[in-house]
Amino acid sequence: MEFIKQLNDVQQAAVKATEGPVLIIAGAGSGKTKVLTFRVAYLLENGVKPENILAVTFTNKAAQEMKSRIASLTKELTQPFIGTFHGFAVSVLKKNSYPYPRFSIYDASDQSKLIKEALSELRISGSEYKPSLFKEIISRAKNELLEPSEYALSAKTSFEKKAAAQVYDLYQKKLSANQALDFDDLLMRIVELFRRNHPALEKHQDRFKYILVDEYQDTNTAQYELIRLLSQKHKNICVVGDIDQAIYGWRGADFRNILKFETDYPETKVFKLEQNYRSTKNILSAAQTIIEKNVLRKPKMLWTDKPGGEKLKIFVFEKASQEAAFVIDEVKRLLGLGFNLADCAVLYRTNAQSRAFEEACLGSGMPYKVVGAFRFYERKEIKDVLSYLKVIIQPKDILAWKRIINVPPRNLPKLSEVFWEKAQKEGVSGELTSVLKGPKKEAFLNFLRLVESLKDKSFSLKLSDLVKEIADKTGYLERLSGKSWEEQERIENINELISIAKQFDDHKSEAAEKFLDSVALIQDADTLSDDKNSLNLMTMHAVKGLEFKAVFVCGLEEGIFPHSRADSKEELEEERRLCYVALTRAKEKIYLSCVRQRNLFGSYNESIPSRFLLEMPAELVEVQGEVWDEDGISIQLD
DNA sequence: CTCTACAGTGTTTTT
DNA sequence: CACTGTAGAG
Ligand SMILES: Nc1ncnc2c1ncn2[C@@H]1O[C@H](COP(=O)(O)OP(=O)(O)OP(=O)(O)O)[C@@H](O)[C@H]1O
Repeated sequence: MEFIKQLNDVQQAAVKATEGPVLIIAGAGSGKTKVLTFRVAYLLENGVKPENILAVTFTNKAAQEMKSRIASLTKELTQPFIGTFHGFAVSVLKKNSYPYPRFSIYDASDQSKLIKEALSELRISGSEYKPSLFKEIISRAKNELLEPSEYALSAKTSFEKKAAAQVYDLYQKKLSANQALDFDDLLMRIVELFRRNHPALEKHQDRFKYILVDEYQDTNTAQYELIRLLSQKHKNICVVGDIDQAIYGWRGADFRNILKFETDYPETKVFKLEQNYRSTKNILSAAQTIIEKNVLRKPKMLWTDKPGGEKLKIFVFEKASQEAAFVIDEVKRLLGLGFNLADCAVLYRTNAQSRAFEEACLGSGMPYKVVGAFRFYERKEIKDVLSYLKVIIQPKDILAWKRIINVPPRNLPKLSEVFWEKAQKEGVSGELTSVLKGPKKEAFLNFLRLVESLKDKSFSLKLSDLVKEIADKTGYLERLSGKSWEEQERIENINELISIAKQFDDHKSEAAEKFLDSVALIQDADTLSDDKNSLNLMTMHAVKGLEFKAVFVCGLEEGIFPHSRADSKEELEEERRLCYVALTRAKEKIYLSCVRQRNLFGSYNESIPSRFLLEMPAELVEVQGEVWDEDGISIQLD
């Protein structure tokens, strides 16, 4: 138990307070995650069984890191359940065969398809009301644990809301017809399971006697309720968070959950960590200056005994390409000073901004990785191949059937609604030929035979071989055998998929299902490179929880950051918290940059510097170039 | 039936 | 500009 000496007094006390509810609130870089990790190790060393511990992290990546730290701290060989809310939900739901023994997990594009179907069936014009709008409304309702009927009760005020209630209802029916759950359902159903089935709840309460939750300020109602239910009996619940770092309000997270904690559990022990171990004094003061302008917060103490350090550097450029070129040059200079590429991070508000940096990297031979960009599993060829796997293990998934029935083309385009309705009701089988005409009958039977033969093989082949078989026997690879650079890349992607599938080869009959589930739960942050030799480019959201020696915060212009769509007071406060998060990632160096002309949509827009830039106290920053206002007049910071 | 070309449309952040 | 969806040619 020597390891605990690495912690300061308050941190140690927080680790040792293993029984009863514990709330750890603290600013950035004060060791919250570290305390949580040590707490798990401490529990294990004190004889708590691994299976009695549940630790919830914000990303899979953070879970991995926590697992490996714990492994190095304890002798215990089996790991507790450490994962995200969604990962936990999938594992519990599958074990309980709830709501179905097997279910597909639908991603954003699957959701859009179902919503579009619902819209056209309800004769709601998709051009007047955008599918994405309904997707957001439905997601919000689910995060609030509102079933369609409950949502309908509260949605009588406007035409839009009434329409949304109808769409939600139909969408949900479609999901269940496909025996599928969307992301939000994962949380909603696990709460439903525990509310309906007391023995199941009690079993899990007794199993997970010790519960720990990181980044608690960013939990939504469903997650909050899940934790409340699970911890009700033993009340050994430890949550850590920082309301100044709440940046997912737009997704239904509510930082009031952490403020409520003490009233929810009156016997709560509160620990406040006030020493920051990450950043220099200058960085910390700059971050404080920004966050102190928020009204919706509780002031917190945060200090460091690190040196003042360098001033933050502000750079002003004409165009984004120059901003990017500068950043890459500066990174190269840092390499000369002994920095690793992995010590640097380039942060921006919107994904679209990554482009300029990618081009600059490519142009100067700088290895880089865009965190969360073009997600591998969202590529067409990957989704196609995976859909074959889906219909094999979950034949009720009509959306998957629709995706592949004519991919590659086999004379079965745009089948009638009657066909799909019948398929939905009675399942996909030879019976369906009764609603097909002429040559399509034969084409369809051939297709069915193909899927059947793949299904037969799924029992004997290893998963990776099955995936390979799919790519071959369906003619998918053959079709791609072309010469274009693009097709070449697709072939490589499929091969990549085959090699990823290898990791599941030893799961035997469950391999395909496990594989599909894990694919569905992959997050942007998981693509963060471990590679010491590439520069990480990412959004300020994706950087949550990480730290780097040098951080470049780019695109500090009004309209970009804070974003133009954030206009309410609350949203602006969230932008400000995002800025606080970005700044507090840095250990030593911060570069802030903005450009005068931002190209949005292909045309140039004049921009003015972000308020966050202008608020920087003059004594903490060094300005290179002129900071101007909307009339082009240069202004002084104060 | 399939593919391509173009028009129209829309850009926050993501589990 | 980049993505989607549709109309017409092949
Ligand atoms: N007692 C300590 N002594 C030395 N270093 C510490 C101590 N506690 C934490 N640290 C270091 O401080 C840094 C920040 O820790 P950690 O990531 O756990 O903080 P956090 O509060 O979770 O941060 P954030 O909320 O900003 O993500 C890490 O590098 C960690 O190793």
